[in-house]
Amino acid sequence: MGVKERKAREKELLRQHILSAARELFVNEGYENVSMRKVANKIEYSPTTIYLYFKDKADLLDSVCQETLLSLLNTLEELKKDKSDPVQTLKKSGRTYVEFGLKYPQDYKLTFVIRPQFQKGLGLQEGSVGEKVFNYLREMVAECIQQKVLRQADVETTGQVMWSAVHGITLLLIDFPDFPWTEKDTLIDRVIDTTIKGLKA
Amino acid sequence: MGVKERKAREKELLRQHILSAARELFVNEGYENVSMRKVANKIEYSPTTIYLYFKDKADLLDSVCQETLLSLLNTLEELKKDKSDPVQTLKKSGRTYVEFGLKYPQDYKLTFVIRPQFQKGLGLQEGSVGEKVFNYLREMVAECIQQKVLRQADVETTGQVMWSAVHGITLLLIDFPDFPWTEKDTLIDRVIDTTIKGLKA
DNA sequence: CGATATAATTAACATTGTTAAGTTAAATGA
DNA sequence: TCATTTAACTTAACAATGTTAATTATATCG
Repeated sequence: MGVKERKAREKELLRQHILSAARELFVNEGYENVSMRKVANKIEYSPTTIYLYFKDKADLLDSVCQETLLSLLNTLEELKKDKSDPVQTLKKSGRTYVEFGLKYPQDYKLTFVIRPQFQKGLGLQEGSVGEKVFNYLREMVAECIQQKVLRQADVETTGQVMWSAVHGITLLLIDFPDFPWTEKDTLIDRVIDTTIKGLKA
Repeated sequence: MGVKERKAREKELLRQHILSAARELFVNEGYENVSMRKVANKIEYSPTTIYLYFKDKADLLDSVCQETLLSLLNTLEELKKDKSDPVQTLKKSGRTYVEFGLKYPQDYKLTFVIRPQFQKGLGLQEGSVGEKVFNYLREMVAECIQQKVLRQADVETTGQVMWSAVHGITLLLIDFPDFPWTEKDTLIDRVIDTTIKGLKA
């Protein structure tokens, strides 16, 4: 009697299908330029079908962002394996964070800027993926402080300074693509290096 | 023959009226939740009248943001008068920038986050207020470099690193009010001090 | 087959930004 | 003073949006 299971599997499949279609459109055309009808057209279903799988457009976006954040977390976790040079790992983490934001600019903005505006308090909740990402940063920073390469200061504050730096440069590069930035990669490195240098003992 | 002048004055008056109605609605309800009809209702004109004064909704937003930028610029220009200690002035400028953002969080987000999303291709244009704000930062930084208290590096890059830092902490504090930040004022100072220390010679 | 549950669709609603056409009022020139 | 030009504003309409309610198709089970 695996009919129920098969149906559940099929349902999950379509859910994923919708999700990946939505992601592609959001990333390429921007959230506000993507209509539910566009998503529906892409998967060749009627618009209302989406509502059988997601509460509304915001929920659809939410699910897309969760996925992307999870992928960010996984990417970062990879770096943690290398325990040779904690400062180098912290730097690499910063770069990875920024690059992630630039790779999925829409997702990044929606997750870290737009969503908090409408879901007050739900920004970084207990057990949320977002919290896990910050926990990762905490660990990295703590390691550096413990090895005395960073100033003996509050781990929290140090982590928040770090987050602030990468968040800032990421958003600026996303939002002002026509600003006369100095060479992008150099700038990102400079931001991270400057911050870490400023945090050093 | 002052009739033309009077009419121009009246026209400017209505423009300002629209502008302040739009700002109030944008700030209180969020840009995408404000329709042209809502703005029109507030000033008791027909929706299409707005289009006689502003090209479209994005242009309306743009004008609101121009005003915000001007007010930020004026606040900053005040600090420039004190020429005693350039690094101290740079620090103070950073603080003032962040405080401005926290004092008018919605206006700040509209200007530096929402507007770029809807007004594509606004590289800080020649003579724009936005350009003037960044020019202010340029001057501050250049002075510090010239006096050799900051590293002999590209003024542009240094300024951009500085901007990135204050922008980052401002937005984080606005968007995640429930995050367990360490004491706000301390954190802001730490961000600015860390950045400047990292930029020092 | 017929009944039932589930999946998907069609049609519709209220709003949205925006344009084109129409209307009113004021200023101008004889 | 009176017709005409010009400016300011409104009405009506369009296509597109997110979303809901009602309806039809489809597959499963007794």
